[in-house]
Amino acid sequence: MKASSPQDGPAPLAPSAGNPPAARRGTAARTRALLLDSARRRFAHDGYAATTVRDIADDAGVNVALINRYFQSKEGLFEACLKTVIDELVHEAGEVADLEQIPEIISGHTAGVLASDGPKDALLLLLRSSGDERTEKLRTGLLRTFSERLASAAGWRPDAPDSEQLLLRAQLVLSVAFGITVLRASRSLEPLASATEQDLGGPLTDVVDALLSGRRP
Amino acid sequence: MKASSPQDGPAPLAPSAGNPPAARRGTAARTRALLLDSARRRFAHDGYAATTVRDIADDAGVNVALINRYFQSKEGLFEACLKTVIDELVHEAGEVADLEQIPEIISGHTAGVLASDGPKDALLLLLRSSGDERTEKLRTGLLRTFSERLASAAGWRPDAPDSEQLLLRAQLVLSVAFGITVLRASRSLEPLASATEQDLGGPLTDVVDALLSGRRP
Amino acid sequence: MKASSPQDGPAPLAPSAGNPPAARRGTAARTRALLLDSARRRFAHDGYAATTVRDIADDAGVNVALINRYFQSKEGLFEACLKTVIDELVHEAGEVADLEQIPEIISGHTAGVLASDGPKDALLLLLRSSGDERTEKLRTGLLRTFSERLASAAGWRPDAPDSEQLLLRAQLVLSVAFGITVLRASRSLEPLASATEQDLGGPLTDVVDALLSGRRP
Amino acid sequence: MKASSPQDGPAPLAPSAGNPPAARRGTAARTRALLLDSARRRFAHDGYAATTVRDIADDAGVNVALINRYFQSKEGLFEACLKTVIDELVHEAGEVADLEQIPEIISGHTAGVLASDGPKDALLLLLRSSGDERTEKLRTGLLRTFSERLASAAGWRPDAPDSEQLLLRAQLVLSVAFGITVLRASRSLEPLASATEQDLGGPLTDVVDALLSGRRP
DNA sequence: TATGAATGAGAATTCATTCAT
DNA sequence: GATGAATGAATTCTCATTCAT
Repeated sequence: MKASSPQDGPAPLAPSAGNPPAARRGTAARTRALLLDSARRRFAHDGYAATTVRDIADDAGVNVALINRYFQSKEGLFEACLKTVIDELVHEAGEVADLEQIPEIISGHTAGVLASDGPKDALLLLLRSSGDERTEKLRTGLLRTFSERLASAAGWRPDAPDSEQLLLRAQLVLSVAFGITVLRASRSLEPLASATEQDLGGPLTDVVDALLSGRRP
Repeated sequence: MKASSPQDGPAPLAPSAGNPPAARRGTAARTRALLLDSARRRFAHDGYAATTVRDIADDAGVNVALINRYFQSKEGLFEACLKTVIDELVHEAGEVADLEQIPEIISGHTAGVLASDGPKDALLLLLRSSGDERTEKLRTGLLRTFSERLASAAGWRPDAPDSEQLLLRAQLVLSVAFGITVLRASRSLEPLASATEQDLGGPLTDVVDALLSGRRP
Repeated sequence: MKASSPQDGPAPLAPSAGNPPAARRGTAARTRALLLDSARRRFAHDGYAATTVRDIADDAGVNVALINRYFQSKEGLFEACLKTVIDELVHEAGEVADLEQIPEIISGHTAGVLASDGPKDALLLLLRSSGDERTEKLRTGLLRTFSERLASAAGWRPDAPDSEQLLLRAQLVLSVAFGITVLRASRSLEPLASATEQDLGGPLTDVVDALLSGRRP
Repeated sequence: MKASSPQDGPAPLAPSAGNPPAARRGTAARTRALLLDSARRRFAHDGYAATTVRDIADDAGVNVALINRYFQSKEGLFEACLKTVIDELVHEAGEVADLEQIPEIISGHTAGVLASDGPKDALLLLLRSSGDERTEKLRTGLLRTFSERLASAAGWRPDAPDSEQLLLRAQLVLSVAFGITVLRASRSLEPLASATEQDLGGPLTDVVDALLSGRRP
């Protein structure tokens, strides 16, 4: 169905081929983490349906059955990935205090979509759906939180008269972030595909200003 | 996997089971079109891997085997959908002459992502991948064309000194369009989910101006 | 897990090894019947959990996937078997008018448990459980009907004073039938294992008399 | 497959997780017994194939691996259960000296099939098969012994002229016992399901008389 | 042209068993 | 003695595809 490519780039956690068979006691947490990591990559890049639990287990270098042991099901594993990502992003959202930080955050998240040095595919994973309702709610909850946070940084208050409009604008800022994410995910559209954080900084600042600063003509 | 509902809306000449051979004359094109239409919807909304050829055939009200007859394979059907969409968009891109048209085009395409009155899911389908290389190239080709067209409307010339920067900015405009598309696809993030073309007009104009007008501070 | 023995004895419906690949149109009913027949045998003899859908399909000489096509699931196939058996027995119960017929009916059903000439494993199948509630209810319903029918033949009326006692006695008659069935199922306890209907007739008449005739000392 | 409930009732000395090595002395026999007990219940009620070694271990409150340690395999554990049951029954059979004792013995064994106060599921377990030949032989051996014992109480001698007929009649007595057992196992057929030993006494005496007393018309 | 029937490959999941503490 | 961890084989089910009518 699809090329089951081996990890591209140095996988920080994956056991290198010639590893000792691994100790048997107290390794559960590590195995779990290994699986979570591989799953996150696969799900983000290939989508839920196109990803095979065997792909994930192979990437992680462990037996498939362990996915069910630690996460009950493929769906459970996906949910665990989503929660991880959401935790990261909620934490990050909490720190946003100021409009000026936003471009940086966006470029930080979008510039690394396909990088292998650590999980930078958070936004991409957020766009992947398993069709399950529970995960759908988790996702929507985060998006709501996140857009309100952005709007807040621009002075938004839930009960203000133009509340809706400002929130919509904040969601357009989010849109830019996700748009860049999906376009970069295909690796092939230059110059966007290999733009650095610096390259993106200027244009993103313009966009955020245009949408949220209130200094509109 | 999910309820495979028959077409809701009047199926224009869905071939009734006992069609006399005489009536079958010239129905091929129609059948092909029916399949193409259902496929486009399914692929766009559910993604390639999560869509079943049976879903598509049922939606179209025809026999599954006809998919292979007319399109060789699921992959072939997907490619056909993609080509249809690309043709539409290339045509549309050809008409863009002026920066001012852009917001309208974007809102037109994004406002109707989930509407049922005709195929407005062009952008969404463009983001769906089957993992096949051929379709990957088709997609990238279109994106390139499209972003160059946008850039041109802003005065871009391939050999100008700031050529790359302007193209990048055009691609960020594209990003907004795709970003809105994916966020709206989940139907649940208000107010974006139910924003009308009018609602989007203002903010989008701001963004396009900010990215492409050259009137930057 | 267990020897997947080919059908023992001439299988009335199974396609003999060298059959023509079978016509493709209008054969659904036959295939369904083939599966139902094999399933009934397997489920009755090996039990639900120990039977593999592959065993069944192989016995029937058809592809495994057809089980899901025609019966949705292994469970569905089991339920279909159970219903078949219940229909047969309910019909038969309807004909019981007289205490004297009972020994014959019992010996008829128990003498052939392992015979290959047609499905005589009805009682055995009735004892097999899949753990599903729906089938559990079907089974209990039949047992109730059947024991009331037997009791009726002995003059039972739901509202009589000794109603319960007579019903209990009727259920003990049923018990004999099922007891013989399970003991014969292991094929190895002589002389019971190869007793003929004639051999069983006398003793069964004694039992039925003792339990139901009212000519008790 | 089904809720694997921990022991209900006080687990006599279930080894607490952090048992000091010193306390482990001599616990082997106890652990073995715990497993044997849980296994017997599970196998009897759910059947061999439907029972999971994990179910058993959980019921017993010990680690699954111990099953293989003490009994080599699931099959081995089953055989051990069977042997236990056979020992009990052989012992009991030895005591039968008189026809009049038989009804009581049967009602004693069948009335308690599903009781939780000690292992009264002996007959039920005897009907469960693992498909293994060895256990099959154990089972048949016991049934033979048992039916000969019953017959003996009725004056049976191996070389008498009507030897076969009397043995057959004894096996029908056995059939009643097993029949009641299987019908009661499903708990749902009233009044049989909740009949007491007293309730069964009368009818069983009639049956045994009818089959074995020789006072036949 | 169209369709019902059949197929084989592959998917997720379960389970008995073994290994290393 | 006991346990947590890991494994590989098997099982049910799904799905794209092909055949024969």
